[in-house]
Amino acid sequence: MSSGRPRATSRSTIAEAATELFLERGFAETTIADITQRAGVSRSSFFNYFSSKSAVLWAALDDAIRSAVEALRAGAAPSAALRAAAVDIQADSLALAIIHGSVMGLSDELADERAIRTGILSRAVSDSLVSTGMARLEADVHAAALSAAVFAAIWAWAASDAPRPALSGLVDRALGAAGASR
Amino acid sequence: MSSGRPRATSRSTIAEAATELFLERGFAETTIADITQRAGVSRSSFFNYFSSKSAVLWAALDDAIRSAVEALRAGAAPSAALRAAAVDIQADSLALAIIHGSVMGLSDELADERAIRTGILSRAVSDSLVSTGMARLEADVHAAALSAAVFAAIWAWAASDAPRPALSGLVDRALGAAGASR
DNA sequence: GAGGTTTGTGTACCGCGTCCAACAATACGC
DNA sequence: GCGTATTGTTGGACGCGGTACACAAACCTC
Repeated sequence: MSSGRPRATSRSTIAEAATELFLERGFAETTIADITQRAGVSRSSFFNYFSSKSAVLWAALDDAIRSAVEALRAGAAPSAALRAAAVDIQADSLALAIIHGSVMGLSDELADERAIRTGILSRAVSDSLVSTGMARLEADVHAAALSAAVFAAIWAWAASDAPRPALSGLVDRALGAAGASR
Repeated sequence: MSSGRPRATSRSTIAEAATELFLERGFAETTIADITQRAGVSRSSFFNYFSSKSAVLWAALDDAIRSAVEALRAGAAPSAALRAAAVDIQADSLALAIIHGSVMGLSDELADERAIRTGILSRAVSDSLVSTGMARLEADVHAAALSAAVFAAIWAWAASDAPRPALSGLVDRALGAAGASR
């Protein structure tokens, strides 16, 4: 219960400084030292709040993925868990990164990180399907389709023009396209 | 025609030294300096042959992916291009890495790199599908299923016991599972 | 105040990957 | 045979990401 030293800085302070710099000069051209300097904290403190530079952009989505993976392990239905994960994203800095991906010089980086997250989600879904008796080979394929649907919907949403369509509608469409293979 | 100093070392020399060390002490615990030392070349030379440490393991697969992407850009049918890519893998060091993944301490690393390659392939397939008139959202989903099928087949093949089933059969099965969503 | 707990910071370190300026070994024109 | 262009090899320096750790600062409870 004993609370030690109070936090002198917040996670969001660092995140905002980082996002500013990413937009100003690009992701690769921004060093962690730059970020902490602008945020007014030491470089060490950065790693108290984020595990890596790219984690700044992906923090919110990674949280959503983590809880989706836990739900799947707990026996939740894949489509429901994925739907829930998608709506947790919406208005955070990732959307900004996707939209301004070219500005940040992130095109390749972004695609790789997206693929990694798709893979994480996909493995959990595949495990879930295998636990219901499906063979690993088929489970991997279906899981990939379902997981990719989530990201396809998010990307389509972020890429669409100003009055954005509802993300949930896109997720349904994408899961529908994947579900045709169920 | 081609003048200049002849190569004093070969790509495969470095690759073999690297693979040995990965198996002996694990991927993360092997430095590039270790590899080049065992191979008897300078650290600089490593980068004349491989762009990164992980590239050693993925060289063969990356070649296959590259040619598949080119074929897709040239208008090849996705399923044909993917089938061709899969058979190019079979007996190279990647299979070794998959099989001995736990020995190399690669489980996480391997999953991430697999996901990245799936993503690369998937984007090319998606572009191909879009060029035939499919909407990006659905194209992304179907492309993910098709691309994941290739890797699911390769992994199933590498994971199966000594008298391995034909990879082509597994690829057909996996593409079939994905194709149900076409 | 003393002792424990949590956060912040400075510093040192390692490894990857880049860059570049030398140097070595060959083929070619003459 | 002799320069010369070309290509391969090497060493060194550097920047950056990420880890480890010791220590200081701020708060709590007793």
